[in-house]
Amino acid sequence: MNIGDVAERSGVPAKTIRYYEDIGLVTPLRAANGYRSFREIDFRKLAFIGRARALGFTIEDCRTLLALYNDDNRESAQVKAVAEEHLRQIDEKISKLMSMKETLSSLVHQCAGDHRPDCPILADLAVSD
Amino acid sequence: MNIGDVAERSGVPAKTIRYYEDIGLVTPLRAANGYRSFREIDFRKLAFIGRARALGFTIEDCRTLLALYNDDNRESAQVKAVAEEHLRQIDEKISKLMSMKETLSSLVHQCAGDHRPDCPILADLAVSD
DNA sequence: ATAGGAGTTCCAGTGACTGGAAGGTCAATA
DNA sequence: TATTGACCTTCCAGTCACTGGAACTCCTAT
Repeated sequence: MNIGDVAERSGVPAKTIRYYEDIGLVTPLRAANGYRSFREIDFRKLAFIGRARALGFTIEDCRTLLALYNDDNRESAQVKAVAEEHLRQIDEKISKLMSMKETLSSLVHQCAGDHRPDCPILADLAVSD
Repeated sequence: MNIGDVAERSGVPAKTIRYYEDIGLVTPLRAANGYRSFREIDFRKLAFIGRARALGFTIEDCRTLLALYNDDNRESAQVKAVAEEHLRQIDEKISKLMSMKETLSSLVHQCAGDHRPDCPILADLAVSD
């Protein structure tokens, strides 16, 4: 498979796949003409990474998860630990965003949004305690 | 005020303040010894930016909001539009994170997390449709 | 005189791509 | 056979908003 095929099949953009090769995440073969030549296993790896990334795992997490996937002696506890840590970080991000959202939407509701200059949003930002 | 004072008062790290000067967000004066010399107005600007950043506004948003703040002819509708657009983006991020969280936490619950290698998390990531 | 805690500039790195330029390769068509 | 156009290659730069560190100067107190 050329990079275009594997990009389409895996949903990972060609440009991203080249980047993944750069950082050593995938190592496709090379054809005589210099084109990258992807085996089925490369495709599966990319699809795996694509799904992990879609769940928000970092590239380093992907490395870890791939290593665990290929490790016959892994313990599911190791995988679970990675996932749980990631979940914690997701929760953190969510609560930060929710608190921003609350503050901001309350300000937005207070703002008339008309032609006059008076604006509680700006007023709030300008408060120098 | 030197940079350290204004950093402490505004809560914006000195390093970040220098960066803000680089990109033209603040323009403190300079003392004879080359030190940055912050006026009260510089401090207030930095505090404004700090609060806007804490609400997740981008640097470009901060520029816009500062311009509006200093514009006597602004209409609150302009400010509200910026805030509402930002709010939309926050909502988008939240729902992305929530959907990740749901998928991931369901997988985590299915995973025994013991010494055995069988792991539904890895199994899910490895599915090649 | 010296020590330390400020401040200064400049360069490089972060994460995970993404865009674009300049060029080589391949398959199909005129 | 020439050419078009789609695909591939490498390399460099940019994104966003900082952050770390090195090498240096400056100020204040002892």
